[in-house]
Amino acid sequence: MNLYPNILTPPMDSPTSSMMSPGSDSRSPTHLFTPYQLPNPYLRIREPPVDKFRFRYKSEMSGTHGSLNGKTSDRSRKQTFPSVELSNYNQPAIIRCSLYQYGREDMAHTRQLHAHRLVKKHGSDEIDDPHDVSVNCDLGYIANFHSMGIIHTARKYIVAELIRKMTILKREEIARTEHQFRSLTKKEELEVKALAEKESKCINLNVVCLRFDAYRIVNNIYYPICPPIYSPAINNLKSALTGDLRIVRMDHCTSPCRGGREIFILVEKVTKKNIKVRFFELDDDDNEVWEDYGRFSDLDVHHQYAIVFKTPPYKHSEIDKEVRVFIELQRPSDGARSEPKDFSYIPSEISIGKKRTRLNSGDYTNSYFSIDELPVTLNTITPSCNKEITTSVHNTTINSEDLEAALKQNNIDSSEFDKLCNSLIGTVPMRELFTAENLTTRELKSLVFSGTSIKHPVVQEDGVIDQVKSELTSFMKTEPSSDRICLMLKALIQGENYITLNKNTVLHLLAAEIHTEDEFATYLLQLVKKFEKGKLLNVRNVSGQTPLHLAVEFGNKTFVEKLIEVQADITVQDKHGNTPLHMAVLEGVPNDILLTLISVYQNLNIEVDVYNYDGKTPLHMAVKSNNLHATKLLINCGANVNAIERKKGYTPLHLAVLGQNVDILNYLLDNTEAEWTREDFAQYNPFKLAKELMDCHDKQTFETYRIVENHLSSTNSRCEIDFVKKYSEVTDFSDECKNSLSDILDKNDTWKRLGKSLDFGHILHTDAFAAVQHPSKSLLTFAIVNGRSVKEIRDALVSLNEKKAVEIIDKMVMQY
DNA sequence: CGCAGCTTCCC
DNA sequence: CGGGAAGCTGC
Repeated sequence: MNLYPNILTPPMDSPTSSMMSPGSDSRSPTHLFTPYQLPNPYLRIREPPVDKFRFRYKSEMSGTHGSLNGKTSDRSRKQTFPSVELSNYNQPAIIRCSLYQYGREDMAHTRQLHAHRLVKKHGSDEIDDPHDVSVNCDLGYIANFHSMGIIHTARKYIVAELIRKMTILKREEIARTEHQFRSLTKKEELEVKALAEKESKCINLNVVCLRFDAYRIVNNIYYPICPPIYSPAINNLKSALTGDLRIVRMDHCTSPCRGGREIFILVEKVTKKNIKVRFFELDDDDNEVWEDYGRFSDLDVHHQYAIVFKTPPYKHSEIDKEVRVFIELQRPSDGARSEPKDFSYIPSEISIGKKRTRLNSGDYTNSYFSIDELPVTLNTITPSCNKEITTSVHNTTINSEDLEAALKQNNIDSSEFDKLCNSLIGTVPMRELFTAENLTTRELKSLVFSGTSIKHPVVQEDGVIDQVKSELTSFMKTEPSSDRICLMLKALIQGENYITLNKNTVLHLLAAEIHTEDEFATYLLQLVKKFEKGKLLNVRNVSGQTPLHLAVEFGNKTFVEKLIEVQADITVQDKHGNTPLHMAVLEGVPNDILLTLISVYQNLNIEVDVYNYDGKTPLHMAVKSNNLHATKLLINCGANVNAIERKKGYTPLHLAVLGQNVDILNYLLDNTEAEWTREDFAQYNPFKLAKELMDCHDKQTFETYRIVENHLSSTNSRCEIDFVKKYSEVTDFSDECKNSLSDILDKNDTWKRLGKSLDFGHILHTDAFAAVQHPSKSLLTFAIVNGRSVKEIRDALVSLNEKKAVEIIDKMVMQY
């Protein structure tokens, strides 16, 4: 069997694999120096550098500015650094890290020096690249490059910097070929200078990469052991050419499917000639099935921070339901993209018109009624009783006996329905029903919605309800067949003469009434349910609202219940994408209406997190309207407490902070899984938002901030407790941990300082420690045996400021 | 001059 | 430290 299955070639996923073709690099006379018959040595990146980093100018380098971390570095727990490993080699060597220009992967061997400086902090001084790290059998063949920063060389110094770097390399090259050290000749200097000047013209100052070399040193001369390898690109975080693309905010998150909607988006720094707004759609398997671009010109990009564009048309010019797509920024120069945001295409028209057209031209109109002539057309239903009905049609004040008779006569076979009719007739005198004061809908509306700004269609004809009532009553007296009832219902609900200007049907009008017409409403709804299978219950008005929307909006609890009882569709979205549930959480709507709706959601197991066209779920709206009760109900019903609102990426917590809704804020923080770490599109978490909004003179904002902060600190202290608890469970170091610690503590007699700190000063001089190869390992074992806890040893290292060692121990404990 | 990009400065 | 912005420079 092959003992080195993966060693001859580095893993294929390694970004450096293209460098490894054997013998491809004539500059590395590997064969001359290979001491044993080992497979070819090679370098491998264990941890690439982060791909985005802020390059600092020299003038910015005073004080500490974070170092170039490894890609998997985590701010809070584990900091990592760029790291490489030399394999198939067993002699002392050095691994070098220097700064190079980034270029195409397949052209890596042609990459040139970069004019920026890779500086490493060592105490107070900065050391320029190249950085050499010694490796050997004892130390292992891994080199970590920490505390490095990238200094952005100012334009005017670029040539000088290149010359400086090139000269160093040239001298090493001379030593290698001539086996002696000497300065450059005048001619060589000129060559270097010419090269530097040529290079300086085409360097991309906002992208660099790290190059790693492995050398063996003979008589101070560096001989490459293997071909160099390069890290992936490191982009300058501060540049508009390479910086993060981000959509921070948008004023709309939907567009009609025909496109052309003007949208303003705020973005992180972009350059006008180098930015696109891309829309795309993914299918269920994440395959892209459509894309198009927002339409705008240079003039529409405002100061690098805002773009005004028109949406492209969706691939279909007509859609019958919302289509979810994504919107993102795209930078042509390097293909970079922003994080995509949710966006929706919505049908261009409310489909009510379509339905009615079909009905009007369809079966019943031609064969039975002519819509134009209604209500007169009723006459044609039963030619035999034309006269009778006609008279009652024009007389809207039917007496209760008429209705009573109609109700009695209708031959509905469902016993339940009969029961309903009987109870209706039995419990409420019909006389009362009809002689009751004729409250107008307008009066009722003002009664219920005094002071609220909810917009709703104004009913144009108060008489419609009465009219329908009388039509229906008379009609039912004729003992019509089921078919005919069905047609009659269609006519009364969708016929043009019974629809107001805003396309409200009689059901909409009933929804807007309160406490009047209860019995008639029940009767009508049951008829529709029974004979029409409920289809007419969900007819939409000009705003796309169903009767249920209106009943909810008007706080008409009984009608909501009636509609639900006859199984009206509660998922219909109006033209703003609002479901009745969205309306139910608004201020002024009685809580029990919401409760009624929610119980339906629960029974039918329907998703409550529906987004309206404003990009909000009912929960967002509940929080926004400071409705604690609704917030609780929705969350209990399974609403996602961390759902993101689509225009600015706010979670319910953000919204609570923003509205200073203290009760909701407390509730979300204390009783739900709402996460304060969630960031909005502008990368503000709710805490940061609260801090930003805080004004010491404003009690409200201050209180809001205090709540979030208190919650945070109590969570943190809880973390601290967890931390201590975790430590109490770990009684010894793992071998792996000991090895890592020994790499650090064996050096510079650090282990001695640790020993002293642990009160073992008296025995530090004995051979027990000093004579062994890894004194710190012995010390650690000794310390544990002598009753020191892992935590005590860790804390001792904290006081010695051995951050790396502390980190290693923390990591071990956390993984325990 | 005005805009963008570059550099420095500041908290 | 990261973010913001002022001031400078070249087009």
